[in-house]
Amino acid sequence: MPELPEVETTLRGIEPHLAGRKIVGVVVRQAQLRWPIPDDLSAQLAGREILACFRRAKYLLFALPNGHLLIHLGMSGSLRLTSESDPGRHDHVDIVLDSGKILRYHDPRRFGAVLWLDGPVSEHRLFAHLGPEPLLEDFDERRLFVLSRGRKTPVKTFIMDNQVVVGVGNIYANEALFMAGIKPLAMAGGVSRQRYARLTLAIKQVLEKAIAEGGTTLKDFVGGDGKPGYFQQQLNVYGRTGEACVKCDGVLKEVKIAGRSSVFCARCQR
DNA sequence: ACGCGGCCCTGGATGC
DNA sequence: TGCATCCAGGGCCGCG
Repeated sequence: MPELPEVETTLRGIEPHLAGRKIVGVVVRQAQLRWPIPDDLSAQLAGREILACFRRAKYLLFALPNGHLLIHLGMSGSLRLTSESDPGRHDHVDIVLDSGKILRYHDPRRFGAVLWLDGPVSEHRLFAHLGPEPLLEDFDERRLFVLSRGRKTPVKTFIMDNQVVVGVGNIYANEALFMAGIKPLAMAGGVSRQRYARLTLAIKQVLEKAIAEGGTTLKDFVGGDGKPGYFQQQLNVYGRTGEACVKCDGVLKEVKIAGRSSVFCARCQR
């Protein structure tokens, strides 16, 4: 379910309840996620204090004295704090805190991950090749321009490449390209530096706005505090195939690019 | 090196 | 109502 704004919303919702708390127990009901949950997870976590919570790309990381707990929400995952001891269907993992609250991982499709990292996060294989965070200054149009030269891949696929920039998922790739007036199928290597400047700004703006709104409401997305996000109503193209373009009133088209739905206005995006 | 398609999995929507 | 088919927010991996 989650794109970067949903992950960030989740982090902000749960962080105040986790930092400084001690983990008193771990319950794994289903270990078969994208990768198996390691057997020693409980031994690594139990009795340890959560020193800090942070995010890198769409990975949530929880710093403990002896390493990091990593959680990825995949396509359908969510994390919430609860006081109810009875788990529901697809509630795969509980992390029980000394406050009496439970951090509960729920993931119907099980594309997510719960892992234990021993060493430095940045050296882990999942992190070693990640591009910059889209909301930080080291993500700029120069990077998009330079890395795209000679690339024939569609610009939409290019900005969804985690080695180029992290955290741009399908929804916001569509939205950012619409905002920037760039056709998703345009060859990445043929997009001008000036247009990459527009696209860079659009990516930052669409993500910042979504975070400010508390994440997109998709299916049953809820933040860590259980409140739904409210961004869905503000999507200009994603999920609006066949409807009218908000800028020119033309009919929005849909194509598949690398297997992902891509919605655009053929008149506004070139 | 690059670009693409497959695949991991469940469930909701759609259609016959 | 029931069953089959398709589709979904991610991202690693292997193939050509």
